[in-house]
Amino acid sequence: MNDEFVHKWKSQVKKGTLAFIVLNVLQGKEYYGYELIEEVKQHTSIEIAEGTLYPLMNRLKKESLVTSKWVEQDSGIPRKYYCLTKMGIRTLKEMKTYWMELEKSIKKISK
Amino acid sequence: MNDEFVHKWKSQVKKGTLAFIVLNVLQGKEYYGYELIEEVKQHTSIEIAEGTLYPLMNRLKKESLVTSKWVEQDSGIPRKYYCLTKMGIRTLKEMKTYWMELEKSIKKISK
DNA sequence: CTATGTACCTTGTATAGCTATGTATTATGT
DNA sequence: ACATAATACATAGCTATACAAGGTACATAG
Repeated sequence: MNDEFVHKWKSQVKKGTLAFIVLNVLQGKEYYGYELIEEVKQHTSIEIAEGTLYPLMNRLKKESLVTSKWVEQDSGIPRKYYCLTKMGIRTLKEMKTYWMELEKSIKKISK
Repeated sequence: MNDEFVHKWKSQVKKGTLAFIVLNVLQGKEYYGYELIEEVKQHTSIEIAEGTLYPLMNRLKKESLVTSKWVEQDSGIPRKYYCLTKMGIRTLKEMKTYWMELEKSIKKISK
């Protein structure tokens, strides 16, 4: 019935959320782009399109929240690994605060 | 320091989230636009700009998730009250399912 | 009679996700 | 040997939406 609406809505919800998710994942260790997508897909129900992730990582880099480095492989295409900066960690902390408030707010109005 | 980034991020997170919030609030009873904004502001930490709400309500109406009716006041400007439709209720249910999964996913990757 | 609060609305701008497309390498299947 | 899939990066164009800024109109308080 209103599948179309719900589908578009989910895409809208991802705006902003994906940056938060990516920064959260990078907290633990460094990841390269393709790996990040796989990691998130397997451990959660969230799918990040490639055309979403790469521009997103460039934005995070421009904002100095992550750094990146190319790592050559013994065989195959080199990988670009991303690493949280100190500013990235600080920013993530602020985002977590907001997210928790948002969660709480929605619980409050939805009950 | 990266206040600017966090500020913009919060605005992005609201995309989609606000539709969810509004539908949730309308579950309980009918509200008119201005009242909706006040209701959400007082009971949560979320601010909805007027320039956001009115176009949003029109979208929800076009999608048949809400209906609206003008109610004359004894004095002052008439109010436009919004009411959830059956489709709105069904759609909200789907949105809640997705939201809870999203919450769970983020908890999982952020620990 | 001016300012504030209520109550509606629209236009323009910036942002970000998605589809489609492209490049290149390696592994797998027939 | 050749096609297909999987890995791994990237970009362009489309679309949707939040927000600032502006506008209209009525009522009340100072």
